[in-house]
Amino acid sequence: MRYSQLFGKTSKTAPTDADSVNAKLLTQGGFIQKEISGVYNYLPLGLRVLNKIQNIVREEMNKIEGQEILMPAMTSEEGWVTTGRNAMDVLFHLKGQGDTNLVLNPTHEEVVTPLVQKYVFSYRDLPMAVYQIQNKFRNEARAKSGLLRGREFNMKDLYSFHTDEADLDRYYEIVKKAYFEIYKRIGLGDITVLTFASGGAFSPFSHEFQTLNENGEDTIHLCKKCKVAINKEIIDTQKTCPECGNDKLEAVKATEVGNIFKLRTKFSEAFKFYYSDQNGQDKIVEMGCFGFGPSRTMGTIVEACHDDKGIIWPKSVAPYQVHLVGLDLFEENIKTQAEKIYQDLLDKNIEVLFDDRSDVTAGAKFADADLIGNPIRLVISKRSLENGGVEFKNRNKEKSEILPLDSFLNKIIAK
RNA sequence: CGGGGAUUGGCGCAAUUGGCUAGCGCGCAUGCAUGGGGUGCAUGAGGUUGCAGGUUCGAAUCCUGUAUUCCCGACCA
Repeated sequence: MRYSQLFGKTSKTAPTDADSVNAKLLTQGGFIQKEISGVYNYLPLGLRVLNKIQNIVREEMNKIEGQEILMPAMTSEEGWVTTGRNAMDVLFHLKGQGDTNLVLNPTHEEVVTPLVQKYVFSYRDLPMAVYQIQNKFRNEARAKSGLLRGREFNMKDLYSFHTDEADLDRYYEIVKKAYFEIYKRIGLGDITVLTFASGGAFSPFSHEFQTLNENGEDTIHLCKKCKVAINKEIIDTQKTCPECGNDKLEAVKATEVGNIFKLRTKFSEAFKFYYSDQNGQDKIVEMGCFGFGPSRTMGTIVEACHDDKGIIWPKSVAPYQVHLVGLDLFEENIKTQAEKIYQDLLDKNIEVLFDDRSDVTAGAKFADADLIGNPIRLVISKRSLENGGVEFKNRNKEKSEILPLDSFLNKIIAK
């Protein structure tokens, strides 16, 4: 992509109303633009990051036999009346044709349970799991902190269905592992911990995945040895590490980036979702629910990975792998060399953002590169050519090195 | 939902106690110079000061209402 053609601009100043680090940097970098409180437009750079996170999640869900579907964001209120959750205060209500009562779904148990019920009748159909990646709507009393708590936000929600509790327990552990793999792959593995939580109002058990960062809105109590924590809801009843019994837990700030539940029979009972067992007897279906927020995770990555100059994207979710800065482009021979490098990178399928602006000074281009935060910066200029090639620098390192023109591609692929 | 702040060109801000044609920086356009950490100079475009009422000879400024937005708290499947 040529920077000169990119939709979205960087800015020296952040809007007054963007106060959290992620809102500031993502807005200044041209990744997102606020539409209304808690609701954001994703510009090309931002959408690329979101897509990458979603695709990693998608791959891991597919590996554990999750089948991707897409349910409507807008449905009848009916299912919510059935479960009694239509009174939930974050639920958006709206009217359809003929004065029908509709809702914008904040989660999809009320939709997925009746849906799966239409196809699953027998123990032969179980276990099974479906998931979707879709925008949710919650009328939060107070949207805040950029992408960390929105009123419309992106979510992956996986729902699993089982013949009995033992099978639910089995699958729950599989999903837990998949989640750790996701956090590892998106670059948050070292700072994301399993956190024991209450099940909230609708489920007796749950675990959260909390990413440690100073600006996190949650306080969790961490066992440093096990890298496991308990959240503030249950700290009064559970004062020690659930895994090693350690009673010296440390209170730390974190952001919740995933939440997994054993729903058990809460929803299958509400919708009378039974299956026939081997003996032809009706049995209640056991359910699990596994949430992951790609948009919130995107904000969390920024909170955890930045410096005073801008964002430092982990390689796996960066909008582009290489930020190619062309300097002295008003000189024809340098422009030609820069264009060739750009083309070489494209030919090798290396994602590259090429700052091809000829009327912008070096400092401005470096500042933009640091703000946007792609992992590798390449500089081609009169100076770099005199030094024998292109200058290579990692976003998170101070030192740069010169790579010869005839071999720089191999080195970049190797890095 | 309770408490507090904010709202002035696209963005960030200013405008003595109410007083001339509402200024400045960034950005944008044009030109000249510059050319490795947001470069300099010049010229120019762009605003009925969130909205609706009210007070006044006169309102960005005071009053009432309302909208939006941010922060603290409560809430958070």
